[in-house]
Amino acid sequence: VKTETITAFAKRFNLSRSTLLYYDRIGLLKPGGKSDTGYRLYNEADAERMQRIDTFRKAGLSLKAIKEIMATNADDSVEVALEHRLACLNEEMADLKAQQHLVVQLLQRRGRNPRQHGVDVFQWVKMLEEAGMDEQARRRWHMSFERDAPEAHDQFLKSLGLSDTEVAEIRGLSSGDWAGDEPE
Amino acid sequence: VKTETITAFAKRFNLSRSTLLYYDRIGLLKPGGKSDTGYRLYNEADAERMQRIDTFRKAGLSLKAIKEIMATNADDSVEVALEHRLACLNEEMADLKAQQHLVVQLLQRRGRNPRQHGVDVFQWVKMLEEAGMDEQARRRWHMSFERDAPEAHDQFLKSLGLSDTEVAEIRGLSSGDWAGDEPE
DNA sequence: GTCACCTTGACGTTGCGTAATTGTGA
DNA sequence: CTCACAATTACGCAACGTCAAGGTGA
Repeated sequence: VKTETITAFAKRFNLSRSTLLYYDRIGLLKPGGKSDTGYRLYNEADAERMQRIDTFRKAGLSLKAIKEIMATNADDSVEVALEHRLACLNEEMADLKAQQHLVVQLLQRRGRNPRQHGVDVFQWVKMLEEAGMDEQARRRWHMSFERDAPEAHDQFLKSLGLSDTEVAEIRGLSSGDWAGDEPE
Repeated sequence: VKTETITAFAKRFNLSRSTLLYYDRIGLLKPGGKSDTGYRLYNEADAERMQRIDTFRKAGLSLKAIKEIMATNADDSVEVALEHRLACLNEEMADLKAQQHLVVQLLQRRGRNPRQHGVDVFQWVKMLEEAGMDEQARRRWHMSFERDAPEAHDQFLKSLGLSDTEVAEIRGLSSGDWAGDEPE
């Protein structure tokens, strides 16, 4: 049987070692076995259990609640469907959280550069890229910004010093590249 | 000037008294004034500050981070636009969280009724209603369930004992009322 | 023997909730 | 006088992070 030590297992699920130690302590996820020297060894069954735990965690359930669910559950098709649905919701939430994170980053940077009152488009794009946003992500950002809060979007773009026509383009009232690529 | 005591103020923002006490202690939101007997008195300026705090909190920021942002921020139009955007994102998140909550409730109830293996539509609808879901909400639920995970949706509905035609109707491949109202 | 890994504690952190004890005001 | 409010102080909680003091193995 294939087994992993705690740190390797943690990395697979993007968790920290101490998190797994904690889960072991509270009895949420005990490793399948231990080496003769006391090292925790996690197997594939543990991985599956961990996967489900992860889903529930992302849904905001407490560890205690998760423990209870996992204890009483014989997984028939209803559970499977619901858990699938839950996983989808979690993905959508992750998307939104990423956007939130971005907005917050922008606000924080503004706070830390109080003297820089007039920022231009290029600086903003640079900041967005540093924050891990590529062009496609920027397009999506503008689309949902426009959908949710068109006038705030307009105000925001104008505050960057863009002309009315440029603003209109970005807001989707026209088409074509913007953001400094092929300014033609 | 209009002022409120702590509990009244807390209710307006759906917070607990102790939360406000805590915010005062850490210097995040000090009341505008105090009565001669030491009662905290909150005014409209406090309310506006609280509103912003709430927005940032819903975005998942730590109280410390919020404090820093609010300290350095002179609010020009960029901040206003970004904060507006943030508020929108928070609303969307709240929607998704409500859905998550629902799914979780359903899973938990299943866990607590392990003997009830075959549940029918009526029981489900009853459970959904107990969870605070009206018919309109149920429609929305099915629409997004179908959009995100059509085959899980199908599986789920069939597991409730619905016929293929009924399933098709609910999934939007047809139209009309379902869920037991006016069964013809 | 070195070094990166593992072990079990114990204590620190955040954002409050709760309980105890006491003062205020209609 | 009573009763719902206010105050402060203090301890408790989840879900970890972190640090200490030591074993393990390539």
